[in-house]
Amino acid sequence: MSVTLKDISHKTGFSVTTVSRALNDYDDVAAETKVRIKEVAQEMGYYPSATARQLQKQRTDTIGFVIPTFGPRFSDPYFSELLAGIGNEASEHDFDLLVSTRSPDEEEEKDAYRRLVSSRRVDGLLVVRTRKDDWRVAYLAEHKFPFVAYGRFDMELDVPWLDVDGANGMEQVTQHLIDQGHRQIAYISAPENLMFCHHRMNGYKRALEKNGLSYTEKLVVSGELTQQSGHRAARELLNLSPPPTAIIVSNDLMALGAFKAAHEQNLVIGRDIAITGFDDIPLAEQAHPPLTTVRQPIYQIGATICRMLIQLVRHDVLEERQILLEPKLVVRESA
Amino acid sequence: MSVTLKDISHKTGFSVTTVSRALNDYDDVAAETKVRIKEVAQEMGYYPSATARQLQKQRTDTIGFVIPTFGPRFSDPYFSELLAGIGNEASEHDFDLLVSTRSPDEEEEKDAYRRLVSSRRVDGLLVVRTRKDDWRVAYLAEHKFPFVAYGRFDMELDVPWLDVDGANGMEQVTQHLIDQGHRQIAYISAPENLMFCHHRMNGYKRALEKNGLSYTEKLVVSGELTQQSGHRAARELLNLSPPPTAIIVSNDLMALGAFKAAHEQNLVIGRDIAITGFDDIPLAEQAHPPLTTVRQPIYQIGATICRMLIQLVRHDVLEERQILLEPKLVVRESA
DNA sequence: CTTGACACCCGAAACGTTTTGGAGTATAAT
DNA sequence: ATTATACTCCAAAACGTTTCGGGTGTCAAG
Repeated sequence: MSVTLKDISHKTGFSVTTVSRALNDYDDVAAETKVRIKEVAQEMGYYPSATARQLQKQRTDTIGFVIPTFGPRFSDPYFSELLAGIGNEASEHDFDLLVSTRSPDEEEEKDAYRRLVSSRRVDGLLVVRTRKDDWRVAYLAEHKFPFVAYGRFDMELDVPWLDVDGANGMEQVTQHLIDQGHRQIAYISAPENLMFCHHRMNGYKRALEKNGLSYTEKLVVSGELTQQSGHRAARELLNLSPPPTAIIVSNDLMALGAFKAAHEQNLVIGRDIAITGFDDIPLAEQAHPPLTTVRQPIYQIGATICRMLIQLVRHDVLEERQILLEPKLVVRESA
Repeated sequence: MSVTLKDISHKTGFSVTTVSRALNDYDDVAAETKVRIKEVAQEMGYYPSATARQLQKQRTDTIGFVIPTFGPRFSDPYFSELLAGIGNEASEHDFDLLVSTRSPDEEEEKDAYRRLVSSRRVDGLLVVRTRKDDWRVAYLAEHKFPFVAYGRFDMELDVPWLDVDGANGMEQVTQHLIDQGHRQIAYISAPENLMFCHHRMNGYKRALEKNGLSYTEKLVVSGELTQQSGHRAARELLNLSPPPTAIIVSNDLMALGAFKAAHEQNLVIGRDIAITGFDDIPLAEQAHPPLTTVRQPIYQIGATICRMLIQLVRHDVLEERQILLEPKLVVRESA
């Protein structure tokens, strides 16, 4: 089918060994024969077989990424940006990227991890959106499989991770609202089992406390991170009496859903009601009105965790094994 | 390092051959020894090496997908939904998915294709958003590399593709606006070099013509498919005098950008100005007001092209080699 | 007793690389 | 003339599977 070292060997009369070494620029092959071999390789259209190389080298130069998808209409701009960051960084280092899309916490997801790990199809894995008691990190750590996590976790483990300080971010945004005079500040939280849910929530609570405001159960509802559930949650909050004057939402997508709920009640966002998000996806800036939010540099984060992982599998030294980024409040017109 | 057939062979006393055949349920190995071997394999934690298998079988059970990304803040919900469709279908058939993210038409993108093809790292490729004189399809066709295209192309080639009938979709939406009494109908087009740009544009023109309306150059501007460029383009259109009463936008993301432009001029969308999109991403329904658009079943399309490709590389018969889907107008409140 | 059929097993080759550990041949140094 | 020293080259093994083409032993039929 396609051209192999053996073919070049036949054509040139040199052994397979020499051909291989010539093409890899070993210095124990004569300059002249190097040239000759490279010529022939070129003209025959030789390209090494990735598989054969992988088998021999016992590494794949590939990293894996299992994307947690929610339902069949999964469409989260957050993930495409993260993916772009990861993908571009990977190709920078001549690594390939294997992705699976699985619903979180289903048996299927476990299968995906098991398969990737046991079949040694990838050299390392990226784990995103860490969860409480995350079996993924437990599993990978137990099998000593190289991975980097985006998000912290609730076990004692010396594995590399990167996270954004959600508590700090939420505290900033809450403080901002308080400074603007808001007192009835509602909160749309994330699924309980996600680690970042708690961090962010804590930031919210901390700001309330620092300002002598009390935490009110009723003002807190939980959503599934999608626009729809943000819409639902916000509607619920707006039907309270008295309704909150501000709603802090734990991601941008839900915040945009909350926009819809406010619009439906003919509230002018930024005047009648303040709404804030978290992430700063590109849509946030383009929303109407532009969304006040907390900026995570998603693309950069993707690139960074990818780089960390590659360093890890290459046994390079990691500059930093654990990174906690401080997010930045981006004040726009919605609050 | 990890357990191989040889290890099991040593432990059980059977040859590597027999172990392999036992694990693969060949019927020329005694039921009893099968059980024994499987037991041992289980307890030793054996899992076949993907690489070794690939080398021997001369196939990777992997398909490739190069995502055209635009700039560092690439975040298109359209692609995450497509990816979910592709990914889930692939895993359904026990295929892996290798993705690269590259800016379209740059040398890097070519490298990615060349690498994937020549190194035989994947069995087939998915090509999306076909372009005029698309070197990707030319290249793959020339090298007889299996692929399926999402979108048609301007060369005579008998390769499998799937497309949505953009002309029809645009005709529907244009007709809808005309039926509502609009006469000044502007159009925000897509980049010239994309195939779908022309199809959709043709639908627009066709509807105008059928209704005796003339095509006006001034009413047509072009955008880059992002929200920002939709915003820019719409602003331009709204500054015309007289401004159009309706704007047809060639994808949803830009339509949402157009929303912003309308809002800025304090126009009530759906009353003062009609705006329509194309794609029906989940955001469309959640926008304010909900966006009238043309529905492409993106997730389904991802799944379908993936299935077609897998059938292709497996040399199964394709039920249909070319599929043209008729999109459906989804009337909501923005028009 | 021979022959065939069947059930079970295995060695060797193959997939396409890289790596290991020399071998052979000039050239330079002694 | 001998030894050392580069400089080139290569055969064989290895990576972990699957597949090809048998081999052996048992049992029933002729």
